[in-house]
Amino acid sequence: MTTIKDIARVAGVSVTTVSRALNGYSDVNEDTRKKIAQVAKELNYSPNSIARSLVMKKSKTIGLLVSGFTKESVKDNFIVEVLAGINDFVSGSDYDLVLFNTNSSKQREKTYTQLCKERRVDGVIIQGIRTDDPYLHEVVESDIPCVLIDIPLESTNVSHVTTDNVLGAEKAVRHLIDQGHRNIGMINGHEFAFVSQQRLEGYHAALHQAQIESKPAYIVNGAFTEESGRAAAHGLLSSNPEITAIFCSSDLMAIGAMSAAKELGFRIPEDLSIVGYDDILLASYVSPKLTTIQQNKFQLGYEAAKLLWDLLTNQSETHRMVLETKLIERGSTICITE
Amino acid sequence: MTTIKDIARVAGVSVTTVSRALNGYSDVNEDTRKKIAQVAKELNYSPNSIARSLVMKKSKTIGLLVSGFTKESVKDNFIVEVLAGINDFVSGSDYDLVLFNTNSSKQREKTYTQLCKERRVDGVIIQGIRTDDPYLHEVVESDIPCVLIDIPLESTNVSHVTTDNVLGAEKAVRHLIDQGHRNIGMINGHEFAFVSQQRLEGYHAALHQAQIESKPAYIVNGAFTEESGRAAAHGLLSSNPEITAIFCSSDLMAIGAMSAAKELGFRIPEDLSIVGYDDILLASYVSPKLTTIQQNKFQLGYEAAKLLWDLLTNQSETHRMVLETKLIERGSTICITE
DNA sequence: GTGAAAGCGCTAACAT
DNA sequence: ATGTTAGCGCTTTCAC
Repeated sequence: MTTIKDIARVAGVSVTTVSRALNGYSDVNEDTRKKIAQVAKELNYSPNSIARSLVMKKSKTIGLLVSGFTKESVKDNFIVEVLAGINDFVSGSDYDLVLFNTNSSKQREKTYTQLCKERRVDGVIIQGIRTDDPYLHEVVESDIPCVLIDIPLESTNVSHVTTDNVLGAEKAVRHLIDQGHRNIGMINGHEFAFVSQQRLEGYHAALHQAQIESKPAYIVNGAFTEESGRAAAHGLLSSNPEITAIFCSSDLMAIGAMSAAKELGFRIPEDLSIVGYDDILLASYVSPKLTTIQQNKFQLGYEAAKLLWDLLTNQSETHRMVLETKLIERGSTICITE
Repeated sequence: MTTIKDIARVAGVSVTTVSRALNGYSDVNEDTRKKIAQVAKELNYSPNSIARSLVMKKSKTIGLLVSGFTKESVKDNFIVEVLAGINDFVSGSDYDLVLFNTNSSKQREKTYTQLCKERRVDGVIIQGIRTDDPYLHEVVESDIPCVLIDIPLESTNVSHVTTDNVLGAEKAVRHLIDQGHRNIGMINGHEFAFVSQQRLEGYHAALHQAQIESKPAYIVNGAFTEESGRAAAHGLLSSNPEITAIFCSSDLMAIGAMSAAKELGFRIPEDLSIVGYDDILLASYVSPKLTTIQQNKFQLGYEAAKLLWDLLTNQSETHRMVLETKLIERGSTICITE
């Protein structure tokens, strides 16, 4: 493996000059620069970024803490899209991404912070961490520049990006109300996600605006998964047969709810309207196609990377980015005013 | 940021001893070890993996060269699943994954090898690279330990993992033959994928075994995408109305073919049977559900990581892993023997 | 059992 | 415009 020392020897200059020439400094004679470039090429030189990182105290890497790179969570292409967005921005920069292993029992051995510190990542993007994760605050309180996705925290070196979940849920429920529904159930995600609180708030807000009283019995919690949606819908519909519409906090739960409803003899959308959240790929492939609140997952990732970049280059004018959502009307909802 | 030097000073020992103590060497007095551990904790010490990498000449990182982390390719959850498999194995090791940016124009600036060398990754896993990629051979010929997914190359430090594509395609086509089909078309992937050649071979083999003559006109190339499948099916069915079944080299193309067929007035499976390849998530959500050849994508990734691990730890008994496929019979194929 | 010293490959004052 | 020197934080001979 050639080093700048080798180049220096062959080119008959000092390592300093080689370093400067290779890094494009201006104070190098054009001839020596050429000579050095040529020798570097001949010796098939490749800079050692590790050595550079050590002395510069910058690794030019961004850590990625995504929970859910597991066998089970493939249905939910949320993560991939976010990742694609992150990657898209990062590939235009001189940073590389390093994936940390957050799943499995290893989590107990080393905290995220330890992982980040040891690897000396310059910054970190965190996605899918539960609010009750013991290590969440550790990262936030460390001085590692950090961007959170869907967790509304901010400080000097912590930014976050999220969508307007309150308004999103409001749109969904208002849509149902507009279609004549009055008995509207909600299948929310688990309580350890900030988005759950916000979407619940939106649900209440929409009902309130339409002067519909919200009934606690109409609200039940799932865990964002298809199976939990199925179970939740089963309970909800069995106990409250007067319900004509359900708003679900995730498409996966909505899909689960759809199959539960079908099992119970409901026709969708004739007997029961369902609105999901996310607009995952499957939403437009199930039958009937799912009406849902679309969030731009790719952009979520892209903006997260951008916010981190701002943090890393000290251009942090803003520490927060809230994206808009959009109601996508498909076949799972129907107007019942006759 | 505390260093072992700080610890040494506070604990009243030399850096050597600190290093040895922290790394669990046996020749350290139990008392000094305790003392050092305690000081390290008090000072909130975190080892600098970069410094260690520099001196050890090992970065403990694995490079990931996946093409297709783009906005478009989200439909195809192939990559995620493979990634999940890789991650699953790697999280049990002391390596971290670094994602390289292979998309975009940046590809021209720096070759994969340069990327790998600069970052000093200990090994690399390559997925989704086209056979005509100018840099493919560069990596293989470099001395970086490397595992290829679905590209059958091997050498001292190159392994590969793939599925039995010939047999897989054979199973698919044999299934159609068993159901009474004789005029069987094939929509293959583009020619720059090894799997395309192999699946074509399997197609021919199955026909040959059943003594059915293969007609060049029945074979058309797509590009693995839904849209290309749609276009290919359009052409195939328009020119050869006698075709009663199509084998597609990817589920995405099969899904495209399904919608093209429907547009042309074919009922599936009554008028046309279709078999896909991959068993992606969507396969069981489209209607009718797609009969397909399942490959275990998670395992593909897992085994790739494992093979690389073998390479890195010199336990490379074998440099090749071929996984089996499985025919999943769903609703897009039907028996036409009456 | 512990320490002194060298060095991994690079950058960055500080001369000259 | 170029070289000398020091040092980033760590591991590892080699002495003692």
